[in-house]
Amino acid sequence: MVRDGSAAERRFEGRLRSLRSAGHRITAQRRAVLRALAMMGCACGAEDVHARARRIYPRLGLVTVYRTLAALVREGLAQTVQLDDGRVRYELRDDGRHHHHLVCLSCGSIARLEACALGRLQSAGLRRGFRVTAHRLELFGYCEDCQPSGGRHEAR
Amino acid sequence: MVRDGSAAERRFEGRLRSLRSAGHRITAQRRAVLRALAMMGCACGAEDVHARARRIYPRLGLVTVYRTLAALVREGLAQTVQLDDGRVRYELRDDGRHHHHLVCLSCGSIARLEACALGRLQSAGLRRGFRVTAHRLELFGYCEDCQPSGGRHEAR
DNA sequence: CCTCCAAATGAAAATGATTTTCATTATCTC
DNA sequence: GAGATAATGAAAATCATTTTCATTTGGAGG
Repeated sequence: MVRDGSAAERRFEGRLRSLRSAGHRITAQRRAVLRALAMMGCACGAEDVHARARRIYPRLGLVTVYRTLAALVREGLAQTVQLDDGRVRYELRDDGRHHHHLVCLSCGSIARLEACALGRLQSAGLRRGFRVTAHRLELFGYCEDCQPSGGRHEAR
Repeated sequence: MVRDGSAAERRFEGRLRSLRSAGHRITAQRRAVLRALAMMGCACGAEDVHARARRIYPRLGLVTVYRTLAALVREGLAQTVQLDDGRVRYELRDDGRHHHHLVCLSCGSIARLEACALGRLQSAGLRRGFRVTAHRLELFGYCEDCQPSGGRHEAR
């Protein structure tokens, strides 16, 4: 599980190296958080990361998870996603691949949308003298499994 | 200030009527919150609304502001905006006019962007079997007054 | 106009996510 | 391997927001 040369493993090591070269020490806790985050299918909260990372390093504290996530974000290795419940979600950044989110209002799943067609809006920003350097887009609706017309919907 | 027939005043009365017909009582506190919100140039937090509404109704409590804002959102008269600081911002909805936000990373100002060119992305969502019913977009960058090249920038 | 009651209010306490403090532990440089 | 210093964990602190509960008040019905 640890010593294969898979792409995932190479990415993991790369992130560790980034952290180290940014002046951070590599600890078992940070490895666990990083691995947990990499295992997550989509953006999730600190509590979720904690639960999963604990399976790797059981005495891991929630505080350390918060600190590690903050460090990852600071170093550009992870990013946050804001939904409507007052909790911050985190996800690793794959290279610099920019993406948005499809948030299902029924089951709460968060899928990625790799396409980004915002050039037009960025120009609209420019037009008003505003220089856009970043943006965040979340799309809300119903995923394939939760289509109201599709059969199995779920009261929530 | 209260009895002119301006468009703003008509909108204010319309919102009161909406609240009333949704089964809410009209109180001095709610009037104050609604007026304060209408005076705000852009989305701002409950604390800000409270400060401004207090100038109209001084014994207004922050709790009431929260409750009133929640009611306004529930009735579709206001909406929330999520930025990166963990605080919810509120703004009145003008009719159903959909817009996004231009958040200045230097001075923190929040301007509106009326254009919405997201049809393309919505189709992208559809393509994956996801039915988009709503979306939220925030653009970050530098407003006209804060352009790094423009002269007066502000360390933050 | 008056009464009544559910809805609204405010103060204080509770909550829940996140951050800070501080004493202890452990990484990594030399 | 030793030492400086960053990282950790537990507990306490914060901060925005929500809940509780006793009191007040809007507005429907008389």
